[in-house]
Amino acid sequence: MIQYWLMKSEPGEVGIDDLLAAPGSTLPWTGVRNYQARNFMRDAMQVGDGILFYHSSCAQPGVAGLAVVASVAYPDPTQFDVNGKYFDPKATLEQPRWVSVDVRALEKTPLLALAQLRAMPELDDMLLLQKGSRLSITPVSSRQWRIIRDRLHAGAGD
DNA sequence: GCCAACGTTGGC
DNA sequence: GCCAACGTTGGC
Repeated sequence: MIQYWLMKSEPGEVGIDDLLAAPGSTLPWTGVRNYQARNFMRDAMQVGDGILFYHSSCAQPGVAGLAVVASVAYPDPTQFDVNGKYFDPKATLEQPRWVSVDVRALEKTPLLALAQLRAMPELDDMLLLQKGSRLSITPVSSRQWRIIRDRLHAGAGD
C-alpha cells in the first residue's frame, strides 16, 4: 500500500534543485536524529511512496516539489563519521541507531507556500500545520496528497 | 534575532 | 520516574 509523506529540507543544504541535479535525481536522506522521524523511515516507508518535498528554515517555506522514496531504510552512514556533525558515539555498526532512505526527485513545482497551505481549510488536519509541529518527516493522508498535488499542478500562484 | 514549542539529558 | 536545564526547530 503506497503511503505519502512530507519531508522537510533546508534549501541552503539540499533544495529541490540540488536533488534534481544529483545523479539519477537521487540522494540519501541522511542526518535525521529524531526518533519519530526515524521510525517512519524504518517501519513504514516503502519504495514508491510519494513525497511532498518541503523547504524549511528559509525565506519562502513551502512545498517545492514532488519526490518518491527510492529505497527501504538502511543504516545512516553519517552516524559513524567521527568528524561529521551527525556522528553519534552511541551508534555501532552492529547496533546502528539511525537510518536513511534514498529519495528521488520527480519534479520541481511552483512553490506552494506555508501561508497558502494554512489558507486551505481542507488541510486543517495536516500534521505540518498543527501548533508546535516540528517533525521533519510527517505522514500525509491520501486525501491531503490529492488535494495538494492537484493544487500544485493547477499552479500554485495567487 | 526573537521566541514558542518540543525533545533530550542528567541529577536526584 | 520526575523535572529542571538545555538544545533544537523553524516561522516570523
